[in-house]
Amino acid sequence: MGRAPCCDKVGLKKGAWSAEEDKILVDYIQQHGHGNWRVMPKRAGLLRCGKSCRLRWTNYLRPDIKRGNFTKEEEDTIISLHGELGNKWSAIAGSLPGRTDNEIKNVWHTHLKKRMDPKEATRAPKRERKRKKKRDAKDKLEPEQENQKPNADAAHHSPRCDDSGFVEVSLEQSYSGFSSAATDSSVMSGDATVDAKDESFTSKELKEIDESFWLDAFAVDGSLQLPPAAVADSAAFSDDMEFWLKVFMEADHLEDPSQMNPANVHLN
DNA sequence: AATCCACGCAACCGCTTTTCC
DNA sequence: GGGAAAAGCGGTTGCGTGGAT
Repeated sequence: MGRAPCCDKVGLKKGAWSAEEDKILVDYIQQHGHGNWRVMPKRAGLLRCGKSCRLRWTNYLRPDIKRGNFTKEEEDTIISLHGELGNKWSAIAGSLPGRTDNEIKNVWHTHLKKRMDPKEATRAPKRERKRKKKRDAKDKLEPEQENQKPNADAAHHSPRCDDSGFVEVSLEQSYSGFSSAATDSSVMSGDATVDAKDESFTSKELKEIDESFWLDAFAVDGSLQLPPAAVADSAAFSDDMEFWLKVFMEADHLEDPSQMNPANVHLN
């Protein structure tokens, strides 16, 4: 059946999301829910297609996303389920709370597939060479167009949070309770260490933001008390999202998810 | 120090499925 | 029941990063 294009291609932005766009998207969904994805970006004031917004939300901004390396157990689960289900990434993701189908798919293609079939390890470089050849050919073909390409640094603007950018939040808390814990870490970083309007920060800076964010957030209110271990070794605990989950679970305000801003957390 | 190469991951594309009217 | 729109899914690509040369 015929179908309309997913969005008006004209004038819509593509590529990496800026911190400001993330903030707009998260703020809007917090307040209104996403509702109709196609209409949502217009209402939110985003120059993105609904599909892109949905993907950004489900794969990156959702509060219940668990970030960081996959555990051995998770990898085993993926391998086992892949054996049963094949490339049904969303089905596999359903058995791994906090993991997205996209993430699982990436992990499979980059790690697990090679582990399962060593031949893949030798096949991959060939594929890479093919891709590079293609790129080179394209470069030669359109050198002048290359000069007009948007700044390659644009990709830096996607606030990759790596292992520490988001606190893991339970599914029960859902996005309705996602007022600021996760958003603040990268999306709303303007409040802490980075002006969201300033898109010129580098990846290195972003990483530093990730690592220092929670400390900064806690530092906002002098009355806050950090656990001794946290004070002793900020680098260590910034990598440990379980730690932060525990912090939140123990927080006085947990009953009211809207209070999940770390700056509002008062530890016992 | 410069360049090359492979890796990892976010995002896009196009197709399929589901939902709505 | 049929068509259109919306949502979901899986494959693929683009690009930054870091290690190797």
